[in-house]
Amino acid sequence: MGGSKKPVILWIRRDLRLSDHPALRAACARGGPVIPLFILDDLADGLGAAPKWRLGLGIGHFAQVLADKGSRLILRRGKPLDVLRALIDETGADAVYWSRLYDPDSVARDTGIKTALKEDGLDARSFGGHLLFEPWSVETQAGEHYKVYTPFWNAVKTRDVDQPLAAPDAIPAPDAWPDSDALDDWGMGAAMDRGADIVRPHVQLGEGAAMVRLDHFIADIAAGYADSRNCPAEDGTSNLSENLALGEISPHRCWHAATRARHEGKRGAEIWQKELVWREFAYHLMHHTPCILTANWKPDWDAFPWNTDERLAPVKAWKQGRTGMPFVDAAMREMYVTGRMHNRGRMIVASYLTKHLMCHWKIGLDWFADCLIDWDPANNALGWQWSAGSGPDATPYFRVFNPQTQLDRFDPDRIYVRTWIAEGQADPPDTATDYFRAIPRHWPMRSDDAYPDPIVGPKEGRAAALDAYENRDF
DNA sequence: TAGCTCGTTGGACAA
DNA sequence: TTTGTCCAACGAGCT
Repeated sequence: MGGSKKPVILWIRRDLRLSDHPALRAACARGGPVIPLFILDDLADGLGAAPKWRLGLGIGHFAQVLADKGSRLILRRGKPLDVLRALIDETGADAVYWSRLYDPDSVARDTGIKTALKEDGLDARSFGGHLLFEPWSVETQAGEHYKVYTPFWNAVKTRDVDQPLAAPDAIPAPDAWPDSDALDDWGMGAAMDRGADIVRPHVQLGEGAAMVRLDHFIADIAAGYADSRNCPAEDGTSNLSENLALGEISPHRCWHAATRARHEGKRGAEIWQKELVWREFAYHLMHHTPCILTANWKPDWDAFPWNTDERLAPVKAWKQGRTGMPFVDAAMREMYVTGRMHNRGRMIVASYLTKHLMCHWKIGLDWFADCLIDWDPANNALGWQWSAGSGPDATPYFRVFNPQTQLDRFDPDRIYVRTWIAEGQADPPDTATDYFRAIPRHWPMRSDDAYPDPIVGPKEGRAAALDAYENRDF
């Protein structure tokens, strides 16, 4: 081959893994030194509190993984193009490789950088890896993008998915490493305040942990996933969302593990593949209609009289997990203590905020973006718009989750509720009391308070929401 | 092409 | 207690 001996900069963003990493493979294949680089730019700096903190943990861990391989993760802060050009000057690199992102801000940034670097005469290249299918590679027979999930699923389910690539045997190092910032100086966890110590034990950090979890899920959980995934008190989901969000595991690896499980007769594995494809669908929509992040995907909904005032008492109660609806409050507290929330909880709290409380889905979207360590721009936006009814699907307006009925159905023994709500329990578990250690001091709650009465009852809320939907003038 | 079918995750009520 | 039916109607996507 006789590849170039000049260094290549591997610009790391949301791809904190060594295996199944096409950009890394290509960088190593050049034959010259590889300089992994993470840049703290405005986009990373502007993340919500929990995702930014989790990103910091992921970077720190990945830096250690690289160090164990005889490589390093160089940390720099600033405008990415300036940082890259400076590093190119310092190292003599003649190439910059990275894994593609798909949110509009990242796309705008990356296309500008690619153009500029190419004008500089560099080999600037982006690679896949974050998704199973590039968003532009899936289209209807009419050449349009998909707007409904099931046809999207039918269009991709039998496609060949690339087998995951092995991690490189070695990552060629330069003779001398360029300077790096110290991660601690970046203060990635500054906004987490006192919650970080509570959330930390719940974090599943890094590629190794994600692989172990995937194996466990496939071996012991996938077969019963069709039912187990609905019960928030059970360990019945893949639990890989935070790792997928940061690229600590690749969707390809997940897909093929599930395919093998299907061949072993594990029925639930296909249902999980459908969930992976929901993630794909969310990215597909974000690519083709980036407005999904900020505006009603169905513009008709612009006329709907959402409450938009975050200072309203019901919004505070929702955020603080004291609406008086146990399922809603348990889920919100789970998010505050673990940085994640069971999917059924997400549907219920979203339905409750947007329908019972008639609050704009953006309030919920922003709060999730601040609290979730598995935050993902595409999934978060699609989930909220789907729940609110403004999004791309056929959710009828009368589909309002009743948090009481849902509780009876999916947490009949109240295990989930008791796990997260301390009030009223003589001897509450640590999970429930941890909540009161994690929340800001000014929140008006104590674990020995009485559990609050419902701020809006399940029936009244449903009736009010349906009334507003029926009387909507659009 | 015009028609046909279907739509992740639900609730209420009647039988 | 469980099961079936209705709750709008539109538009996406296929045939």
